[in-house]
Amino acid sequence: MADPGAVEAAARSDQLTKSQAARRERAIAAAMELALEGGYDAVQMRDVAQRADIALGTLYRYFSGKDHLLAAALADWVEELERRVAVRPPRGDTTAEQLVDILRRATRAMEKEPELSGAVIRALSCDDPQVIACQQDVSNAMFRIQGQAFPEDFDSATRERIVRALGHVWFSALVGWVNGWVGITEAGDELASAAHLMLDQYN
Amino acid sequence: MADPGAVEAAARSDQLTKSQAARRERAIAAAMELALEGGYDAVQMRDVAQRADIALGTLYRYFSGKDHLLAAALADWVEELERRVAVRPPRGDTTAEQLVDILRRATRAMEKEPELSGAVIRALSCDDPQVIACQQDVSNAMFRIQGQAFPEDFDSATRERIVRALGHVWFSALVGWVNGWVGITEAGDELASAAHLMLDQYN
DNA sequence: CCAAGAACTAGAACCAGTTACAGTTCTGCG
DNA sequence: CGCAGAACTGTAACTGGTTCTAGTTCTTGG
Repeated sequence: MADPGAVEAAARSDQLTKSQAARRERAIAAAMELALEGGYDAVQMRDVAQRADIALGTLYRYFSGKDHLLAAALADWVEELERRVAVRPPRGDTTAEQLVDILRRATRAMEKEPELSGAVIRALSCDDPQVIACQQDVSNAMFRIQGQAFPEDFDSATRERIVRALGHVWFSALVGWVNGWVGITEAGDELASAAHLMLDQYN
Repeated sequence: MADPGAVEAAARSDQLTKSQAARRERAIAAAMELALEGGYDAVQMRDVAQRADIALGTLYRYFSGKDHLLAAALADWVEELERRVAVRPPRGDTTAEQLVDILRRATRAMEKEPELSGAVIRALSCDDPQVIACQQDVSNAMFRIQGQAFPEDFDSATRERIVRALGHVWFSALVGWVNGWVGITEAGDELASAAHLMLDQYN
């Protein structure tokens, strides 16, 4: 176990001791606190280590790098989000509207914290293998979240295609928002527009 | 004119002397050469400067940073691509197929140079204002390229919505590809799938 | 032609991510 | 208990993007 990021890998299979899990949590919490105020650039590894009361080298044993740390934070966040969205059924008369409702709800938390969102989304666009694993987690969570909006009898192959396409639009719109290409309103509108384009024909 | 990137801004309105335009070209060419072999990390500003026979400080007068340099390279590249795609009408019986044909053609060049594509796409996900301007250029070019696939009498509002949605899917699929989330084949398939989802209803 | 000022150059300096290392503490097992 | 090995700590070094500076060269209005 000498590879960087190895501990984080172990975290996926609950192989950590209590104190290790606590360290990991403190690191993620510290990163999110710093990102909350100053975004990506404000998350400095030395600061994270100090704030989490961890040695810098240890931080790198847990996460393969800054992007991995932030991506892990996003993965945690989205899983939390999934739990919260699941408790309330989506509003809306059509599948398209329900889907939009769900996606908007899932995105609301991000809208409230632009700096944090920008930081974690930016970290996601990176080819580090550990980051890709987090990206998969996020992607799977979004897949499950969207699945809740479809009626039981909806053709499952079509559903899968739609969900994947909307996942792309969601991600791209989010990137566009955090990088300032478009406002949050336009981003939401384009997501809704895409959902209607693909789903209104099934009403 | 003391701001970094000011010269690049001037380039947009052809305010450069011959030797300045040449410097800019050499810089972009050097960056592309380096990216071609080793991707994003291999593009080191000191190397670019040396290879382009420009002082490092001058490079920063032309481009606000590494990401801006690479984004400008992408913008040049896509405009070149647009010219090449425009000369030949799209193949395919339906609008969806023609659109897919066009998008695949536009993406083919990128498929051939994964390292370069990864580098420029990665540079695009960045909130530097100068980079955003390049992103707009790219986005507009993609918009025009896609427009060529629609028949004259297609409802223009719907067309706009579809093109925007497909632009998102295209970008996201590309990011997924360059970061290794999906293979190039899946990326192309998902783009085609989305095009059909939105367009087959209009046949 | 001749300043004055903008642009360019070479090189050092600065900063933050990352790595390396020597010493200390924890953990599990015989 | 006692030890071997892994994990952790603190700190220094390394790297590459970015900035700064002093000196030189181009450009241009008078």
